[in-house]
Amino acid sequence: MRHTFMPEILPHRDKEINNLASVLVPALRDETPSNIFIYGKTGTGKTAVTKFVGKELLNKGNKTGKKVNFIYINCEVVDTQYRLLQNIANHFIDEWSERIPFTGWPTDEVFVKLKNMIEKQGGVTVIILDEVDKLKGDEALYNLSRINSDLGNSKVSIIGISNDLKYTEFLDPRVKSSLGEENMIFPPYDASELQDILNQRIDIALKPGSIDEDVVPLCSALAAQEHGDARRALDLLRMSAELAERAKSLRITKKHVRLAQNKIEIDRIIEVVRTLPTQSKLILLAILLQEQHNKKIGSSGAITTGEVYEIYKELGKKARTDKLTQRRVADLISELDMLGIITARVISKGRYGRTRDIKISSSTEDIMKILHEDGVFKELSNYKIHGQMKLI
DNA sequence: AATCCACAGGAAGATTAGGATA
DNA sequence: TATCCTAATCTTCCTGTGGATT
Repeated sequence: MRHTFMPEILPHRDKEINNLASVLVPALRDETPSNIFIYGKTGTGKTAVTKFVGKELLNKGNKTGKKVNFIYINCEVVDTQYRLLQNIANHFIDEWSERIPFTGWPTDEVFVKLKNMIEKQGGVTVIILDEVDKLKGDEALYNLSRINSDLGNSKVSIIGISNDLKYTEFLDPRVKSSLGEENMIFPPYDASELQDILNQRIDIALKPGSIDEDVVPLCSALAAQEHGDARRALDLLRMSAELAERAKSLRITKKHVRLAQNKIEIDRIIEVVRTLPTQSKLILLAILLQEQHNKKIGSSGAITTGEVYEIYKELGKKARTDKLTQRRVADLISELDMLGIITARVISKGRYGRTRDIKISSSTEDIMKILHEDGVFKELSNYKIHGQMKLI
């Protein structure tokens, strides 16, 4: 039930599969397929469709005796030009060629080596660059896109995948024109399409009758609200199943879905908090302390930027970290807001100014626990807000 | 209607981190 | 390895503002 699982059939993506296939088939006739750019939000099946078509292409190629190479690279993992070239080159490793070391060679030498390798292989090489927008610098793309002009008996075609529609706008125009020969946009799934996808997986993964009939529509509806993300729908369903199993219940019910949704959200927040930079953590801690303090004296939970900044300064002194200006802290606070850890909306208190009204948007204790994992916070753990807070 | 608080949030310049380049 | 570049971070200085109070 994981989204990485590749089913035999991809529901509701026939059109995309056919489109992509028709762009790539020239490979089987020894012609160069166009370079393609694929756009679409997360969980719209971009990766699944490309891998699927790639597999088909390999099969067809083997049957007809045509040489087709298919290289999949995720640019989030491989994000520099050097490592990208190295990765591609190492796909062609055989007993005659030497392996390219992961450091040491000048980039252009790797490039030349790669060209030779591709040339020796012959046939058509399709390179998939998943999440190209994560790739640093567009020189790598530029080099790759003009590789064809230096090749004789072999062809290279590049498929770029991105979930950022505006990605190409900031690209070198030369790269833009050569890579964007074909464009494809993957629309989000709607609720009923998501249902089909879920049902397909359920048939494989679950025993019949172990799920309430209103669970799938609920999962689909929730995921459809989030721009039709199939990955999210699957995660939700899987988490529901796990929770149901853990609770020793015989069937998956709506209750489990609600729990799962909650758990996914908390997991997300925990992950975000854990990877926050130190300054943001300090600010978050300041907010948490103020909230706890407010609760103790029983005042209404409104926290202002100024209060947070005061506590933040104190914390910074104790932890001996350098402190930021209030202007910067205000920006970091709105960042925390965007990440969904806190809600900070602007209110006006009339004569008493205009500020943000800051609230924690999930469990205080959970976040506190994560913050204490950070070494800097050890000595702050018993910090108390001393007096002088306005008691209304 | 005028005032004025306590910030919001824009602009521009300075600093810094890290990768690119020689 | 040294230095050059660029993007991100941060500061300084600033103007703007919703609405309770006067």
